[in-house]
Amino acid sequence: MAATDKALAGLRQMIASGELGPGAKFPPEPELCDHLGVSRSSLREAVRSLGALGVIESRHGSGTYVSALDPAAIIGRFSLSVELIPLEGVLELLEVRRVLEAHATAAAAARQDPELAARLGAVLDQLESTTDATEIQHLDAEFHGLICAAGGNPTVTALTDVIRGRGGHYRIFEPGADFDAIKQTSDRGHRAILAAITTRDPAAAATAASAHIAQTELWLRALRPDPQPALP
Amino acid sequence: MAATDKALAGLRQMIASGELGPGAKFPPEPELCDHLGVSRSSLREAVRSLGALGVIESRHGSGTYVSALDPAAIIGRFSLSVELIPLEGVLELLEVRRVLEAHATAAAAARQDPELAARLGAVLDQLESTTDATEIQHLDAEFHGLICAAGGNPTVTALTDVIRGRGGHYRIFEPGADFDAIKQTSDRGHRAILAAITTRDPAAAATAASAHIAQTELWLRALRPDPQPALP
DNA sequence: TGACCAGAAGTGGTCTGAGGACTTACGCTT
DNA sequence: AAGCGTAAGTCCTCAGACCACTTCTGGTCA
Repeated sequence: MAATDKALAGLRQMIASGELGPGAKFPPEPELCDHLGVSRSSLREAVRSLGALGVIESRHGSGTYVSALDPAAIIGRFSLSVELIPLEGVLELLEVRRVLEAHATAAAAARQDPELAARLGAVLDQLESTTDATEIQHLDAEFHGLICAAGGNPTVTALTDVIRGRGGHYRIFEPGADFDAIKQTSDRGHRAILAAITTRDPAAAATAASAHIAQTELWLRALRPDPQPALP
Repeated sequence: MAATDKALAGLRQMIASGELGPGAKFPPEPELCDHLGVSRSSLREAVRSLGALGVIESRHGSGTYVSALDPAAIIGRFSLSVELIPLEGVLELLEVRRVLEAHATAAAAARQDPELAARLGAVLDQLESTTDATEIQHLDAEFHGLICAAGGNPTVTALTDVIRGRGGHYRIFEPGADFDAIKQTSDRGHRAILAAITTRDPAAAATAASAHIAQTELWLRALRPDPQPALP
C-alpha cells in the first residue's frame, strides 16, 4: 500500500475505532509519522485529504483535531467540488434539490410558526422591490434557506444550500428581453410557497416548492451552451 | 494567503475558468509550482485536497488530470467522510435517503420495464432464503440500487448508495431475539415495493419505499448507544 | 513488414532536513 | 488580581535528492 494511503487509512481508523471522537486532538506530526510508519510529507498529504473532506481540522500552532463530524458541515464541503460541476450535472443535482426542498417546505408548513411567515414575507417584500441580480440571488437564498431550516433537518438544509449555490453561478436574472417575465414568474412562485406555509398546507407547500424549482430547471436548460461559472 | 490555499485556489480557477475541462491534463508539477508561486510540497497538498474531493486525479508516472467532474462520482467520494459520521448524524442522513429513494422508486414504477421487476424478484428470492447478515446487506443494497438506477438520476443513486453504505455499518441483522421479526418485516417491505413497481403504481411505490426506510430508521434508533462502525 | 522488447525520457511518489509562523501556557511584573 | 512578555509546542513552507511508474522511441527478430 502506498505511503499516503497507509497514512490515510491509519488516520481514518483512529477515528472510526472510537480512539478519537469529535473534537479530539491528534498526536503531534512527528509522533504520528512514527506511529503510522510514513514520512512527514506523506502524513501531511493524508491530513490534507481528510481536511478537504471536513473530517480533520489543522490549526496552525495548535494541533490537528477531529472535526465535529457534523453531517451538515461535511456536506458543506461539497461546495468545493460541486461548484466545478458542468451544467449537465447541475441539472441532475437540481432534481435532488427539488425533491428535498419540497419535502422540507412541506415540513415547514406543517409547523405552526407565525414568526416564520412574517420573516418570509419581509424577505419577499425586499425581493420584489429590487432588480439587482446579486441582491436577487442573495434574497432568494435567504428565503429558501429559512424555509429549509424550519423543516428541521440541518442535513437537508446543507444539501439544498450547496446545490442552490452552484445554480446561482448561472445568472438567470441578467438584464435582457426576458428579465421582467422571469422575475414576475419567480416572484409569483415565492408567494405561492409563502401562502401554503401561512395556511399550513403541507401538500400545497410541497407542490409549490417543487413547481418553483422545476421552473428554475427549465430556465437553466435554456442557458446552454454551458457558460463559465464564476468562483467566489 | 497561505501557500497551500493559494495553490488550491489556482488549481480550482484553472478548472472553473474552462482552461482545463474534464479529463484535461495539468502541466508537470515543477511547471505548476512556478506558475502558482509555491513549493512542490504545498502544490502536492493542494492536489491531494482536490483529489480527495474527486475533482483531480493523479496517475503515477503519467500526470495529473481533471476528473470527469461527474456528479455521481463526486458524491461517491463522500463515502470517505460519511462513513465516519456518528449515529446521531446518520439518522439525519436517513431522512434524506428516505425522501430521495421514495422519489426514485416512484420514478422506477412509472417506467414500463418488465425486466426490472423480474430482476428484483430474483434478488428478493435470494434475500428471503438467507439469514447471513453480510449477504442480507449485500442483496438489500442490490435491490435498492437497481430501483434507484431505474429511477433515471445517477446523482440520486449515488447519494442513496453513500447513505445506505453508512447505515450498513450498523448491524441490524445480528442473530438475536428479534432477528426473525425484523427479517420478516424487512422482507414484507421489499415485497410491497416490488408489488407497486410491478403494478406500475408510482404513488404506492413512493409510500412503500418511504415506509420501508422509516422502519430502518426506527431500528437504528433502537441501537443507541452508538456502536463502533466497521471500516471496510 | 509486423510484432515485440529494451532502453530512455517524462512524471508523480516518498523521504530527509531545515527554518519560519502561529498558538498556547507559564511565570513574572505591576 | 490583572496584564504582559517569554518560552515551549505545533503546524507551515521550502529545498533537494532519490525512487517508482508510465509512456514513447528505436531497434531487433520472426
